[in-house]
Amino acid sequence: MNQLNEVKRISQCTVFDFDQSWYELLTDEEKVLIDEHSVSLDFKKGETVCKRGAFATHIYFLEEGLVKVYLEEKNKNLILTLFTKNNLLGMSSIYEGNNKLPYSVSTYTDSRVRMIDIQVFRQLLNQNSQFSFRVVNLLNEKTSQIYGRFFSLTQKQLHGRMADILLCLSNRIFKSKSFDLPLSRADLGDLTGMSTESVIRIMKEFKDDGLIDMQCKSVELLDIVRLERISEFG
Amino acid sequence: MNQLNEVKRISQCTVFDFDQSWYELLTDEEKVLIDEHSVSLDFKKGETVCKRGAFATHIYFLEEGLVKVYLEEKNKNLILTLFTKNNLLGMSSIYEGNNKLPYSVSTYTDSRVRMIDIQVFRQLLNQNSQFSFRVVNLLNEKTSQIYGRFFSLTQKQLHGRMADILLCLSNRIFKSKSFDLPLSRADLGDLTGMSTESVIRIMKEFKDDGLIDMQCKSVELLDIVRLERISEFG
DNA sequence: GGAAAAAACTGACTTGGAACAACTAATTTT
DNA sequence: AAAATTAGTTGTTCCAAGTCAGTTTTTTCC
Repeated sequence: MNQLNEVKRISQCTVFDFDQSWYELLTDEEKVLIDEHSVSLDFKKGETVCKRGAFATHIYFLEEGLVKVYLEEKNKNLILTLFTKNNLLGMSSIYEGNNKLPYSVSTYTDSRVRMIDIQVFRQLLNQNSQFSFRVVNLLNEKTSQIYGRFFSLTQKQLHGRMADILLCLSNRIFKSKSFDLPLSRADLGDLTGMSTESVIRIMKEFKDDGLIDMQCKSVELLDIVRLERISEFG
Repeated sequence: MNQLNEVKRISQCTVFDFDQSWYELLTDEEKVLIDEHSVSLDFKKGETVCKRGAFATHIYFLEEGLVKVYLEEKNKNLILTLFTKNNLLGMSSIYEGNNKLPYSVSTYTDSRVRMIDIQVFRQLLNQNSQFSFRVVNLLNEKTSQIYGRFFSLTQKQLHGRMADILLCLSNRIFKSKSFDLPLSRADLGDLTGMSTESVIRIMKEFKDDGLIDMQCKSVELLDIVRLERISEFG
């Protein structure tokens, strides 16, 4: 039971923060190849790294910063995942038959992104099986997370979802019970699939109930146990 | 615009039906290895192939039939995807650090499943990069689909979701405008994230509006164009 | 073939949460 | 430092969709 709970806890998180290195699995020549076919770009807070539907020409490696991966359509927004530094983005376009980006990416904080030529990346996947295996692992880990999040957003009500996201931010991104949110209430809404107003109301309730402390951008989780219970039953 | 629409249409589908062969990329010795370390089992309609939380000991290759991949918790059920024949299941457990199944699988129709030893599969991924690359493609394709479905279930209302699922079943599984549903209304509910009663009500509305014809298990899509419009604006 | 069980359906009722409007606080901009 | 824009907040209204409680139809299986 406890073990199953752990499976759940991990997979319900929004953030992809799986610190498995792939670079070190490359041979020296392969590393040179990557270096020669990539550039590192700086993005300011709030900038768009890439847009859904565009041709996929690069794999993105987030060297520094925090970004959101999202779908937008009309006025609807859905944040699929957050990525922290040392993660690969844009992998979904690796397959030749699917050469358009299936999502958009933009930054929450100033970020540095290394853009790697997709052909080179493909070549390496094809020739280096250890590397390729590692990438399979990364993708699988991500997929598991998406499943849990899928469950959270479709089966839980607002309170459960808000508890999920707070626990996730605390455990995965900031690795601390108190942190300064780089996201707006509207972003939290996109992340939890609720309206901005609901985000505000529920956070206020949590504050009134002594579950969290909060003033504007700074948040502190006070009662993790109760938050987890809300996440479970919510 | 048309191209973006195509990206959307494909990715919103529930079913994973990506007919890319992986077996033929193996060497003769590798094929023998798979054959020696796998067994093919028959499952009756409605049987459980594997349960979430169990130790992952095999990769499943669906040789024949139709199965659902789902999460269950308390009375909440969420169908993640449907799989038709010639697809690999259980890939998410390939990574050694994640040795528990993140979802359950059960059959809709009589099915035949080849169970492949997971260690052997891992070994092949590690030694055969072409094979491994193909598997990366399969996973990516699946992930894209999940994203679209995620959007559908979290951002659309009931009518849009129902239209999505009907179009998907028609295009992907049965490849025909009319088909006999092997799933119950409750399953359709799990698939679309709505209550059984809502499934019934909306299908009746669709029938009254001349969008579909339906009597119990048999369904025929009459007005694809209008269904697509509902899917888009729903 | 008939009883029992399961699935499909219907209507009445309740409610969670979005939408709207109006207002305040905090940033940018100039 | 004033003006303008954006983000955060609150109260109110309303509808989509779930729940419940019941009936009918279909399937299962002695």
